Amino acid sequence: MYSIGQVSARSGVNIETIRYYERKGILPAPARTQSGRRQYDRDDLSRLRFVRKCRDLGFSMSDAKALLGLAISGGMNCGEAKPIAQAHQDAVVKKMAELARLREALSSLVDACREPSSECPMLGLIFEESDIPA
Amino acid sequence: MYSIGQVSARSGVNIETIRYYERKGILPAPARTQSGRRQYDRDDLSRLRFVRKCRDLGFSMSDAKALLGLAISGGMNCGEAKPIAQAHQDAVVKKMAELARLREALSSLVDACREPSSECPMLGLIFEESDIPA
DNA sequence: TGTGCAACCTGTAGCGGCTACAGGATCAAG
DNA sequence: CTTGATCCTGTAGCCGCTACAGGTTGCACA
Repeated sequence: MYSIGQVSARSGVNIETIRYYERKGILPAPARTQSGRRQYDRDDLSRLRFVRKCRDLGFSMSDAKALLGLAISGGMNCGEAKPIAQAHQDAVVKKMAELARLREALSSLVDACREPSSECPMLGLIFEESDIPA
Repeated sequence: MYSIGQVSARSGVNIETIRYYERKGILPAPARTQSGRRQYDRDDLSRLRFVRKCRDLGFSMSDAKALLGLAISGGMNCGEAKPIAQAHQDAVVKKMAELARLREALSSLVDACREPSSECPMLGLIFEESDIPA
């Protein structure tokens, strides 16, 4: 049996965040002591760690919730879990492409002001005229 | 002179977002008609486009505000603008590395359940025991 | 047995960067 | 003169936390 401070230390998840997960229904509410303090068992701790790992992998909270549900509900069914992971994987790849594009744009801007100039060419580039057809 | 709807169309920025920028002090408050409607001139429009471009480049609102300030305040000084852009560039590169790491982790998880299994190996991997030393 | 402090509790508000209303005023076309 | 588009303000919601305020408990030590 662990206090919230202990599961926090053992999972690496902030105390406030643990309570937040509980409020949001990501984690089931644990038992309570007579005085109302949360009491976690090994399973509670495992579930918290699972959610933490999902978040570290970049899954959304609702994905984490879904995956935890699948993991708990005996089946551990790839059929349901895999598409969630693949969709997330796709999103990550898309995001990377977006960032790569951005990095290129930024480096051409930064390169523009290689030599000192009275009018910063970088700012000029961002500021330049370009109408969206009215 | 443009109405907020017109600058929205010409800049590609949502009307609500334009008002939001004004509230947040990113953009100066434009003139008003007698009845209280916002009236934008060419400069207002240019500033809005500038902010939009900054956002498209992934700059934070406070960076956008700072860059706009530099662009407006005559100087167009690289000395101040460049470090902001470079810091952002660095952040983008870091983020990309993070995503690359994530993509690897995800693909090894997804690959784990290549062939059907009663216990989804992917979920198992996320669920595995691992104590943070108490 | 007292006391002091750490750890816990609930509830609320803030972050960034919007977006989406509600409920009203105003403008322009037919 | 009416209708409907556009505008106005103000407030609340989204995500995923984080940070309080203000109150109760638990536990160690004198």
